[in-house]
Amino acid sequence: MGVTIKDIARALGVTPGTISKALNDKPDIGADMKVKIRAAAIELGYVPNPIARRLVTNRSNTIGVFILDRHELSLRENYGFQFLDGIIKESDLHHYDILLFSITKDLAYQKSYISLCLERRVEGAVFIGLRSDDPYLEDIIRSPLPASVIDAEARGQNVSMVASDNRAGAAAAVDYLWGLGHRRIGIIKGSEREFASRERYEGFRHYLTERNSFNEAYVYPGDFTRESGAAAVETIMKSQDRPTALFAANDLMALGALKVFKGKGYRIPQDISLIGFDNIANSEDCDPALTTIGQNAAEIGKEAIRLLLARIRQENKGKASFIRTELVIRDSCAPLK
Amino acid sequence: MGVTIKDIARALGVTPGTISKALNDKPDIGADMKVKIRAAAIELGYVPNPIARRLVTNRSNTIGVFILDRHELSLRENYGFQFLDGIIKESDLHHYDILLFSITKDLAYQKSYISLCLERRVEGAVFIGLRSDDPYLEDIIRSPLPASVIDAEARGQNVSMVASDNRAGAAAAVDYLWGLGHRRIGIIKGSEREFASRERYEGFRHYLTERNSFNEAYVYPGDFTRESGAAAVETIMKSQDRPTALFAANDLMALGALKVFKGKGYRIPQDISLIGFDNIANSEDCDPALTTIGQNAAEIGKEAIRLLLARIRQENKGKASFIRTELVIRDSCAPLK
DNA sequence: TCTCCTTACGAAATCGTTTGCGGTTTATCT
DNA sequence: AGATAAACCGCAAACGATTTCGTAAGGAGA
Repeated sequence: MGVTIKDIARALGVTPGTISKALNDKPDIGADMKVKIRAAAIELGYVPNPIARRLVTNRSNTIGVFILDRHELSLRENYGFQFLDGIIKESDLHHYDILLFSITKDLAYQKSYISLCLERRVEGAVFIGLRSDDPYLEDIIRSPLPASVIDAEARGQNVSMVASDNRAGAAAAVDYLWGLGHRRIGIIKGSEREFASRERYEGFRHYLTERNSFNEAYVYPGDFTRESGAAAVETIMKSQDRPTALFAANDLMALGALKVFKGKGYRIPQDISLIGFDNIANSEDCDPALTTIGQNAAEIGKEAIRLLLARIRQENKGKASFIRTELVIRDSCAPLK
Repeated sequence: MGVTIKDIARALGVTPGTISKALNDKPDIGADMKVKIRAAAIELGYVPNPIARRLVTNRSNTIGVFILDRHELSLRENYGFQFLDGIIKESDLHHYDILLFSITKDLAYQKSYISLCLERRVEGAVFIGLRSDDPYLEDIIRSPLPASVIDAEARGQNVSMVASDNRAGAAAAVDYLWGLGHRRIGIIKGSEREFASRERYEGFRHYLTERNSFNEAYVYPGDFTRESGAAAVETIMKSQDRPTALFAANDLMALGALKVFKGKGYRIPQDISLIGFDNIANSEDCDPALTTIGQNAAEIGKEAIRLLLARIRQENKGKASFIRTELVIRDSCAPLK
């Protein structure tokens, strides 16, 4: 079971080396011999053994994908699967295999991700869901292994980072509000520890500052959870001189805020406009449907692979790449009356 | 770069074979020699090369996971990622690696999934998103390669199927409605071609038939899309003697239905109770929040791996396993007045 | 003391490919 | 025509582990 290169060699009366070269289209095999060998290969049902090839070439043609879930990140509400989709497709294009790792805190890995990579002999790694306080982050940055980090900050010789253009996205969100006539625009921030959160805030702040409309009083703390979105609304309600529009740094907080607003009899968007960020599934069916900034997750995954492969081929250093976002307009924002 | 078994052998003045046996804890190596070798191994920073091992043992210790997306199935609304999560964790437990394949129709694979498996030398495969009309379904069933199919019907010597207990889940949904006093209960069916759809219908029908309350007039066709859910409502509205409660065979249709109901000024659950199936993310934030049947997707993934590994070890034949569902009560159902 | 068995390790083949080198044959140039 | 250069293919050594078989040393039993 399993016809090898030797079987073909025997059948044709040539040596295994010749078969290998012919099948790999090396220059030092005659054209007619090549066709003969290829014919025999499919005739015999030959399927190459990647294991053997990898052993001798010392290249695994495999990249490791880490899905980190150390912090109970809800799998339902993030982009994991879409990242993965882009990753797979792009890898496939370049004939790389994907080896999947999932690290959860209950698995309590002792080993650094990098040593897992070394064991499996992957040529590079991409990280999804990495947090800035991950104990192995430094490992990744300093390691000689090429890596791509998705949606987190990580800079180094061998590590590239890919994320949405959070600044531009946030600016687009505010700009949409601005275009509707809003001038008193608030923000529910995410945690300072999250890269995406900082960037979104920066995009927001910069846009309004340039227009002399940034008001410190309108920035409300949050941490990307529903609860913090809800809590922000409570403080907003208490204040006088409320903002007329609100940018939540992610959809989850927007959803939390929305619920409280509705519970208090506030109408969205008549009484206040609300815009989110992420375009998670949930934002589609809430009432009113949430206007938000959509990320192109599949594209992020693809770009992560592109940068990684380039690094593997020594064509670049670690880079940062930011992917366009998209304004998706639904029903939670209205023109200022 | 890369210390091998030979390096340890040289350092200790023994042969590579001895090192291998000691590291694998074979019986024919002396105890003291073993500790010496193990010490040297970590001393030198030895990390075994799985490629070489696989070549000689002829076992890849890898299972292939196929994510099929030939039919534009929305990645956002299904359980893909949670399946995957269970799959990875269970595989990890048994020290199997996961090789990921993604088949989309635009990639237009010519090769059968099985030949991809043969090429990569995986020991088994699990399929997510397989449809009954997949051109390679027969291939999978007849192939000697052990396989697990998630959420689809596939029976054979070497293939196991794992899905939610759709019948029991549907029955639980109706039972909940029944317990609220409803007797005129309708269903928006899914497509006859989908296994889950048939099972859910069967569970529904059986429950009501046993109580002499099944009414053919209350079954409305659908195909698991929002649109079909919306369309069903249109016909419901036209009829007299409407059902007082409605079971949508999946959440997407329930969401479609919900929207139309609300658009027509119908109040849920005051005017009609609505229950879905799947507990997708979207069902959480719609208004009213959708009562539904939740699937334990991670558990399905794990079970798929368990059955697969057992089959690989020749411990079972192809089996079918159905995982418990869970009623998640939210706000879209009310007692019959 | 001699034989037999056990224990512990070495020797060597093997897994399926790849690849540099060397040697023939055939075509090309002066 | 002679020499040089391609073109083409065989040879054999790798790659890093595993595993079977063989054998030397040592202990037990008679």
